[in-house]
Amino acid sequence: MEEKSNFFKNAQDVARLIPFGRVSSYGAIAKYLGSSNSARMVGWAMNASKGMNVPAHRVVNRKGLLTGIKHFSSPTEMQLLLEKEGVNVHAHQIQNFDELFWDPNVELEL
DNA sequence: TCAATGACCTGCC
DNA sequence: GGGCAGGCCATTG
Repeated sequence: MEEKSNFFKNAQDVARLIPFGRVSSYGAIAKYLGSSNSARMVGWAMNASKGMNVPAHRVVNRKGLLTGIKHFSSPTEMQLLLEKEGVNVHAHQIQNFDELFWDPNVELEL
């Protein structure tokens, strides 16, 4: 285990770089890592980041749907955290996802 | 060690 | 335009 996997470490790092009141998607992070088709691994990294200072609640799928909400301690924890940051979430889905969307490829401009 | 799963995305029919 | 299947990489049983 350890942090030998750059993919996991990178995914967690990018998730940690997500600014306040902003959200990102697995595919965007996966693409930033170089593998847009490895979005699933990003979810795994979030799961492994549980317990760390990684705002996994700011990471959602391409549709802005809180797919990983069930993996949280509480099904409302993720939504509450997002609402606390000023993100409008309805039915486990981000409303202004297009505006709140934070793309590491664009913001970080690699 | 092998096989299956998993918080997804893209492409094809 | 909508639905289905495949693929990716790492972890777990």
